[in-house]
Amino acid sequence: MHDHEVEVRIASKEIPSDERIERMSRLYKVFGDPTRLRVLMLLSSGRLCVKAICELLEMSQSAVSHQLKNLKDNRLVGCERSGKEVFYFLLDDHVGKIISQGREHVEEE
Amino acid sequence: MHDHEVEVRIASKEIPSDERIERMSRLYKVFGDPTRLRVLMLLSSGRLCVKAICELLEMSQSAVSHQLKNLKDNRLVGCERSGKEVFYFLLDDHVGKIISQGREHVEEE
DNA sequence: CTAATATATGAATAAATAATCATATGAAGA
DNA sequence: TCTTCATATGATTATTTATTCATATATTAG
Repeated sequence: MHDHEVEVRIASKEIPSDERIERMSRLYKVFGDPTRLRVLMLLSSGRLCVKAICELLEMSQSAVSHQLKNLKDNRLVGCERSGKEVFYFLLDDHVGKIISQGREHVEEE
Repeated sequence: MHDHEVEVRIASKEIPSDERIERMSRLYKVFGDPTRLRVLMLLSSGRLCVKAICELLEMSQSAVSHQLKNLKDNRLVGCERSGKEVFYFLLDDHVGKIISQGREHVEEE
């Protein structure tokens, strides 16, 4: 028996299921794009309509809408129509926490 | 003046610099791949050599080494040679925290 | 109803990326 | 030295993905 086999057994106790890993990495992937991250940060200060987000990020309406769809599909944001506008808002409390953790990490360097 | 312009000013207070956003999203992107996430989880239980990681993940040595390089380039893991083997270990305290936050989010569904 | 404004969305494209294959490097033992 | 085991790495390929463009849908004003 070799050293690494011992360690394999020790480590393997803690590995989450494939499906859970899939979900987690999908979540992180959402945060892994600068545009989506910026959107999430904007929305952490309050709800915004699409046009406002476009102006703040200086990005095309189409690009922003596509990313908002991604965020919505991943259940990180919700939206509500009000007249011609559609307002987006954060859905999950963890979003803010995850962002601050990442921010801390980045500060450290 | 329209509603969204008001909200723009409110929200824009909190937007981090482009460079910081870039860094943060790059960090999340690392977590956004199932293989890398698995590796990080394994290493959170202790240091492992490459071969052990390959066996635990049932993945080719090449694929694992490429991802380890990614993790090392992003300063999330360090490594140390010991004879023929190279042992990898987590570098950053935040890694564990970020993972548990993501795990919590996923549990909720 | 028509025009104007806000948003959504499908198709196309360019860029990023994860795995594989082949091969190189490095250490240890015969 | 020659071989073997462990790891690293460049090139290639298939897939994913972010943006753009064109267009569709929805709401309100006139």
